Amino acid sequence: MRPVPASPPFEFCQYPPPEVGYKVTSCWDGTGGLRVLLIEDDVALGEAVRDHVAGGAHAVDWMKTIDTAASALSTTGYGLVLLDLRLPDGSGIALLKDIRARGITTPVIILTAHDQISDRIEGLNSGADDYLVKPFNLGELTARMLAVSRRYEGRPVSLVRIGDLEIDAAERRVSSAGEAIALSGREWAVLDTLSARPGAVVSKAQIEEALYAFGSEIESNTVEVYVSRLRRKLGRDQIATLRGVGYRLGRER
Amino acid sequence: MRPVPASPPFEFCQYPPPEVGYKVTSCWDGTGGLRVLLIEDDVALGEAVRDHVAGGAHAVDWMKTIDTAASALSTTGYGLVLLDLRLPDGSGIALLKDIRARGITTPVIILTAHDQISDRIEGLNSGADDYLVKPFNLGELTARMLAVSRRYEGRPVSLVRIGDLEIDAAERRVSSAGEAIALSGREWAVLDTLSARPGAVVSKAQIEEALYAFGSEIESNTVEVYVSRLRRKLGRDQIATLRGVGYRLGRER
DNA sequence: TGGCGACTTTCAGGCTGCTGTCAGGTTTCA
DNA sequence: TGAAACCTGACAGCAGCCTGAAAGTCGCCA
Repeated sequence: MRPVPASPPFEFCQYPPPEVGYKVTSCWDGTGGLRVLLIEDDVALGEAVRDHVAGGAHAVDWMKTIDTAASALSTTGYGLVLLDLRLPDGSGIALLKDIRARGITTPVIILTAHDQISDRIEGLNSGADDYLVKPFNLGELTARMLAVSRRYEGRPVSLVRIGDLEIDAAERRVSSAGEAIALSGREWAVLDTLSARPGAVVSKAQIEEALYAFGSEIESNTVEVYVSRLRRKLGRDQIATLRGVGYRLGRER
Repeated sequence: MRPVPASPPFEFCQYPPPEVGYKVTSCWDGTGGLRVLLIEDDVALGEAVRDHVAGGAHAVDWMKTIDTAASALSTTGYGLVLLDLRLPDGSGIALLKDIRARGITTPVIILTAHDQISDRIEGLNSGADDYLVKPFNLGELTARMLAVSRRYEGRPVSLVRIGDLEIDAAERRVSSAGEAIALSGREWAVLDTLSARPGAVVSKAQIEEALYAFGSEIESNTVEVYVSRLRRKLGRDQIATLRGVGYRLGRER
């Protein structure tokens, strides 16, 4: 995997999640390629696909079991999934149905030796975007990957990961260690402000500006109160205080 | 407020363009099927495809020349195009490149006898979404049509499962814990809107847009009422309220 | 054509939980 | 050690939401 730059620009997606906050705005690898998850247990085929796809300047994570693939996908950071149907520890179709049912919309192309028409139809109806039968031509695979992913492009994604905290601004979702957390309007506004520039310190004044219309007179310690409420929900040390300066998302190092 | 007629169902698209007051969410034929443009000069194959696709409750316009197809496409009212590459009066690839250059994004599936890998790659790279080589299975064609069109609509799956709730948009069916649930037209419209992008927050305004003619004045809390009724039928916590923001399918924590 | 039932819309009153404020406590730093 | 900065539990007020009821609308059928 390519090294992760230590500073912005943020517009790429990280997997596995980085320690410090990165803003994820799309499922590209930061250099113009797609970030691809390859789920395949056949070593020879997996190597061929990985080398070809990566050679086309895409970033490929290769996983060989349902189990690891499922946990990787739960973090929704991929632009495309290449899925072998027959895996040693379970069915690819079950995995596909499961991730679709969980609302994960990442495009999926099935790569398989199953060549019955009924298999193809089942695969596509289970939520796959395309279906390629082995043996296939690697050039065609790339063309189909691009065909599928250009449909997926342009969807609004804005995901920020900081430690085990995941903030999806587009979907207005927060989770801590995989657990969804419900926030009120003001709580969300504060968190949203803090996550707008991950890693940066945000002053109380900036948060107040985000919370209230310009010119509003706020005389109390509202920001402190909401930070306190957020900490209670997200975990005490997910928001660091910089005395006299402001707040920052993430644990102090 | 001017209601949309209760039947046929709401999730349709009108072609030619509807009168003011009808919601156009996609290029459906008004009865739940896709509006399909078939561009094919082979009479036997064309008839087979038309009959099969139309038999699957889709509306099919069949054109046999580049010329008529191009003018039909310029009005962009189709949900899907099935394109034969070799036509008597020109190249399907040229037509495809032309409509893409004109910004028409309607999904295109190429149906062709050209089975060289290079042909497939050229077709996909020219803007096609899928590529089926003759002879093909008509069931697979339908599955691919649905896969492509649901992606086009930003609706990655027609079947959504959230917890023990199962919503099949294509079949217009809902079940909770395996038990079928009957919904009225408006109830379905609200649920359909909520399930179009599983996991996303849907504002009251968006739901109202789905229910009522454009420009209608909002005078009451109709959306709240239907959410309340849906909850009574589906289960209290199947729809989460995000105060001041909207609603979302699924339980909130 | 009229009656019927299912569906839709509106309304009002009640309820929930969000919000801003404050006070008293804790932490940090000079 | 004192002052400043920050934290947090509690609470009243209220906006936003929920829901039962009733009136209105529509399609169906005899």
